[in-house]
Amino acid sequence: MKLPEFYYHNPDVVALSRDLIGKYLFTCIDGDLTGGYIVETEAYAGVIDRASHAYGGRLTPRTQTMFAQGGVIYVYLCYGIHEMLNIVTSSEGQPHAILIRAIQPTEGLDTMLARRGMDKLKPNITKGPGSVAKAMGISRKINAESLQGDTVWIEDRGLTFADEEVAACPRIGVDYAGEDALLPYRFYVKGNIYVSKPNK
DNA sequence: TTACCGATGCTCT
DNA sequence: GAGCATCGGTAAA
Repeated sequence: MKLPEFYYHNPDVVALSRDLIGKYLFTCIDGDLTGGYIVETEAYAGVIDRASHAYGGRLTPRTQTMFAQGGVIYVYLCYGIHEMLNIVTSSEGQPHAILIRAIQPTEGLDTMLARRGMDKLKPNITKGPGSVAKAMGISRKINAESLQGDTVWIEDRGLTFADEEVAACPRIGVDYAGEDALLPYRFYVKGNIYVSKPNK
């Protein structure tokens, strides 16, 4: 079943990032249903996190979605090419977000293959945040969309991973964040073939 | 297997 | 004008 609104109001974005591992993410874009379960996330902890777009309370046209009440998505363009999907959490004015870095696809494989321009299934179809967004049909057009609607949502289907199956380590590609780059805010399922980069 | 590098455009200074 | 929360191809080993 769809995660309830209050799930996203939790002020502990790091704990939520861990909890999202194993939850099912779905999109229904242009009538095509696609989905899978989350195997890799990263937490971005609001105004005190130098790796976050909202560090220091930076409120701009781009980041204002992060300041919304938890339960919507934040989509932005990175490196001019890749769109990234984040889950906004916590309360209004607290710019917490969780980057979805990888999923294990279970639904709508044909649609995902077509969107990715691939002819057969390979792990990199949804490995890495840019790949997830592309395979799921997510773009900036649905920035700030609610997770309670019928375009994009997350379900709990009872799949869980024990703590010893989930690794916590520093985030990827945030070297500019100084000491905050070392925080163990990245979570992933050990050994899962859809997880990007260091994986053991 | 690892390592490099180009693509490409928006955001903020 | 500089700097990105990246990906996939190519090259070398």
